[in-house]
Amino acid sequence: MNHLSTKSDTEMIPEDHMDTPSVDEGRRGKSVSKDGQVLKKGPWTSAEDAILVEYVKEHGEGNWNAVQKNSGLSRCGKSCRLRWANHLRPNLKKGAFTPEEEQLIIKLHAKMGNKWAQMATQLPGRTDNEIKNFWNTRIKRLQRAGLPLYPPNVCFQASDGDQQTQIVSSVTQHQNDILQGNNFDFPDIVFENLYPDHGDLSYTSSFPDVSMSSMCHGFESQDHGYTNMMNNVEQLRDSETINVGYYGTFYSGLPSVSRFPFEPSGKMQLAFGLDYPYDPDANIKNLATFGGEISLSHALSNGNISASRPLSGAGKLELPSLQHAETDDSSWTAYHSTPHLEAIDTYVESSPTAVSLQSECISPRSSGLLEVMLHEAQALSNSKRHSSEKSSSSSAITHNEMLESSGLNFFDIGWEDCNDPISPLGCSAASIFNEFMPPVNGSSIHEFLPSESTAVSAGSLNIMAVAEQISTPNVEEKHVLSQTDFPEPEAVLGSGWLEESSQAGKDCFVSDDAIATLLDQDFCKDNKMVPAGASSNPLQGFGLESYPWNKMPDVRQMPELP
DNA sequence: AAGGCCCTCAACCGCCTTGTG
DNA sequence: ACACAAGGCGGTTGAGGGCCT
Repeated sequence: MNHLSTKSDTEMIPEDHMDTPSVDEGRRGKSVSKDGQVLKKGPWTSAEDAILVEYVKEHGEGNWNAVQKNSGLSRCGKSCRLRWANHLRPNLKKGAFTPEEEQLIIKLHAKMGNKWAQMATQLPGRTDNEIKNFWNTRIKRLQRAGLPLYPPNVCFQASDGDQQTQIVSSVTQHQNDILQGNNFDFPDIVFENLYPDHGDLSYTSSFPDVSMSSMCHGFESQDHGYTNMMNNVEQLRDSETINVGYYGTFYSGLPSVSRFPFEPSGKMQLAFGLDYPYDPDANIKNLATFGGEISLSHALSNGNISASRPLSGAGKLELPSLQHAETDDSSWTAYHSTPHLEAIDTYVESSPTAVSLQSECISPRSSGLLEVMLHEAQALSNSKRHSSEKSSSSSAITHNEMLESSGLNFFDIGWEDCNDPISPLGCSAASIFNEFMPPVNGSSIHEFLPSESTAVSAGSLNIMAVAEQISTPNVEEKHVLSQTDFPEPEAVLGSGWLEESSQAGKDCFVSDDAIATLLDQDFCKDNKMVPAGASSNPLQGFGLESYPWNKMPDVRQMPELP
């Protein structure tokens, strides 16, 4: 059958599509099937649609290659399947997404990342392609506007999908409570990453001794989007419009992530990447030392760092659930509020040894909530340390140990045993880490991670939102000093973050309790399954040795520790 | 009015997974 | 165990239209 024979066909098909190959033969021209039949590409005509519909009615879905053989449709099987799935199948919704759908997509993306097909199953009548296009469009739009991709009240947690970090939802008072509660365990990382708004960065010692400039350099060399970010940082520096140093505050509650010109997730990632607290081992002072074919993880790919390409060039970036699209100059400059550059400088210049987790080092004066929280947590940690029955297997005080002894371990999942970024959070952490790591041949992150001592709990990255509602901007402050019971949050966004972003949060998003609960529950539940057994190789502990960073299995699918 | 830019969407491509012989 | 085919999935591309200058 000649589907081009009808009037409608000739009207609809550009001449070059009909008779002559388009400039892009591959994409809009024709191809030849195995049996020598010329297969048409490009837009479908109504006649083709009719043929396909008729065929499916008669034979049902599946066996798409047979369509071309049996119906005379000059389309390859894949094309037929796609056409059917995206446009012809019954019950497809057409038109713009409803606000409800949009919110659901946002939430699903926070949980799943770029799992478009999975997301589509939650949106009856919608296709993965639609959702994907919607999301990509949204990313661009929000980025351009300097708005966060995810609601500020969204929290992050390790993803349930491959290495992606999840932003789950909500936040708030509950979060504040979490931060203050003594029943929960903070990922040590939380405090290690704290970055004061101003001045004293006494606790920045836990930061990797990687300077921003180094990072910048590394990325520049990779022609990485990060360069832009740094350029903008410079601009920001000049503009003096910066309020807070968020770099390195991710775990600490992300006080001001919202100030970043990108979505919170991106901010988070940025924060993660920049301050990823690894490196208790001062050996890693140069990003160049990190090697590996690191694929940006889902979690990080969106950061300011371009999500479009892997650092190594060998990996594939997956837009993280936390992801946000690559940041461009405009996004940075457009954003009215930016990270405190002084803080950045401090971070960059701070000596790795200068920082300790000791609460004494924390300077509550420096900046507000984060500091307060940090200080408090440290104190908590110290007090608990003495009573802790757990003993560290390492003589050196590691982050994990800190975590362990402090009782701040959120999930009590034995992250200490997984002293690498590959815990549920680890995945994210790794991702983040990767994000800023220069590509080095085929090594996985664990190859260059400081070993035992770097046990910064990957779990720390498992930041999970459990908050139920959006609080008022001041709620955090009101509650930050109070202690509330909190049911094992996986991670908590700092109240500071909440505070900083509260306004934005009010403007753009209201968390969904159901989603938050869902995410919270399943993630926490799953992560808690991880026994606290010791493992010399964290990766092994999770059975991740063989997982490329960009192919990390869902946390829940990770082999449990023995 | 014309050109450029941006956005949206449909479609293709390549890779991966799964099923089958 | 292996090879192959089919299908699924995510990323990317290009066309077309609208908006802006």
